[in-house]
Amino acid sequence: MIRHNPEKNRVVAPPGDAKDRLLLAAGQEFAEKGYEAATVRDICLAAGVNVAAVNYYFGDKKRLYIESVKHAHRERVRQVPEPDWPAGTAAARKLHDFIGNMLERMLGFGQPPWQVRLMLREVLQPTEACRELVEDYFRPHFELLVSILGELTGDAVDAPRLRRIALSVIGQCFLYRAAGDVVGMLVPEDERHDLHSLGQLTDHIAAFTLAAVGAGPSLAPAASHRRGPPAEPAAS
Amino acid sequence: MIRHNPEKNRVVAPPGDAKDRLLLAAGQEFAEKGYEAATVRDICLAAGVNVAAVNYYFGDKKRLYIESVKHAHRERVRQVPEPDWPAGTAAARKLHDFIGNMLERMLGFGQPPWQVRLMLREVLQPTEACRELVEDYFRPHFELLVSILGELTGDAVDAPRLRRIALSVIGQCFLYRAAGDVVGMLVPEDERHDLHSLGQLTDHIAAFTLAAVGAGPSLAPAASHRRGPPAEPAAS
DNA sequence: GGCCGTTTGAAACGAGCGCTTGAAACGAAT
DNA sequence: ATTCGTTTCAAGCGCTCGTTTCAAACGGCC
Repeated sequence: MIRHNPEKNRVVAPPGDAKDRLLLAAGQEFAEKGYEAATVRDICLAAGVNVAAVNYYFGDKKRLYIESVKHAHRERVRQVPEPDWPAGTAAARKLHDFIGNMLERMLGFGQPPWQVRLMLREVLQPTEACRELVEDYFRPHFELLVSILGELTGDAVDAPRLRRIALSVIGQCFLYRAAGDVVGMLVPEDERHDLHSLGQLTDHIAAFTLAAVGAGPSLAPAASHRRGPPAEPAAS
Repeated sequence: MIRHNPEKNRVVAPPGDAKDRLLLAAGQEFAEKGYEAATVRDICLAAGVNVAAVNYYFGDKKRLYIESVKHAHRERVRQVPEPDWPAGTAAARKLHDFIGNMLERMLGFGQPPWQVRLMLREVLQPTEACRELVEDYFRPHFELLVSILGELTGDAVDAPRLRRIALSVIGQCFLYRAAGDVVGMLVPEDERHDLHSLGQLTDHIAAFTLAAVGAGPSLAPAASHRRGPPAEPAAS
């Protein structure tokens, strides 16, 4: 229905239908500036379409926003599939890979980061599009992490505590995505590169978590031998 | 200089100078809606002052924003002082208290949460006011946490790794502040209350961290006795 | 009282916003 | 060739925004 003679397109016109270009440009603009600050004029300029196209295809700005979030979400799912291990893979290895995968998805090295930024906005201040995002995208990964942790602890830990441990893992990764700038200000200049290196970050968080659940060596080599009274467990 | 006859105040006029009322109302509005979405008209309406007062006292909207962030920050420092322990307090107890203190500051039970929300916005998307916030407010707490962790590990861990561990602690707390809504969606209904209870959250994060650095029991009671080969340490 | 610097007030300015409009341009069917 | 539904366009509508303006009201001082 669309697709005129390609050599007669008036504008610079990136590839794709006007609707797709609109979704793409909207996602980038909304991710960069937020819903309020982004303007439909700028979005349409970037997409190479007329402002009326927003009203034509989506009705209004709000529905354009919701659709662009869903679109970015679907794209991200397609780009970064869940890891898949051969049967019999050690749980510790799975955890390490999972953390690396999650960090790569969050910090998004190699991929355009605007999709994650868009989702981050939904996480921090949920709108209508958030519930769908959680059910379709976050929950499967969360459940996978919980199952890995269950396997790791030999099913000796009950589900609520497993979920809390999973949230501890996610929190460690999430900090670098959400507060990366502040984290960068808190560490000395020369550590900054290592801190944001995917490999070293993965190793640290995996080691920290494995040690916490008793499936790996403690992070304090000298401290592990003074295992008498656990230094007063600090009851609440 | 200000202070007319108090019984002649024309508007509802909450207590304080017009400038202070403006700072307070601006902080609340900016925290709630963000810089772009908040309007000077609404702020002035809430403060009970004329719109011209913004230009008179602060010049423009941007400077009003920066001053309101600094103001909120100063207020918060006054409200929640750093914990102070008697000499000889066990490091594990200090860590537990520190985490509880940080969670209380972040989740802000009992205090109006808008100040934290305002600072959170700066963390997630830093503006000019952010650097001051980090140096005056975050860094002292961060350094304190690092020193506690150093004490806890008996100085057997080098500074860069200590900093990474500190960030792991902060990340665990930060998740509940920044992504509390999504966290609530991921856990079953009946766990939600426990999950956001300050005491249980503090206990979990403290126990998780103590176990990770080898200063406390593992979180997986049954797993700690099968301490032979650590289930393949998942080399990178 | 008369004056002065400071503070408050109502009104309006220009700019930019989201959204609408009516017509033109197009491919496909007749 | 004409018609039709679909898609694109420039222009402008009404509105709200941040900011400015100018005059009135005030306390302190001579």
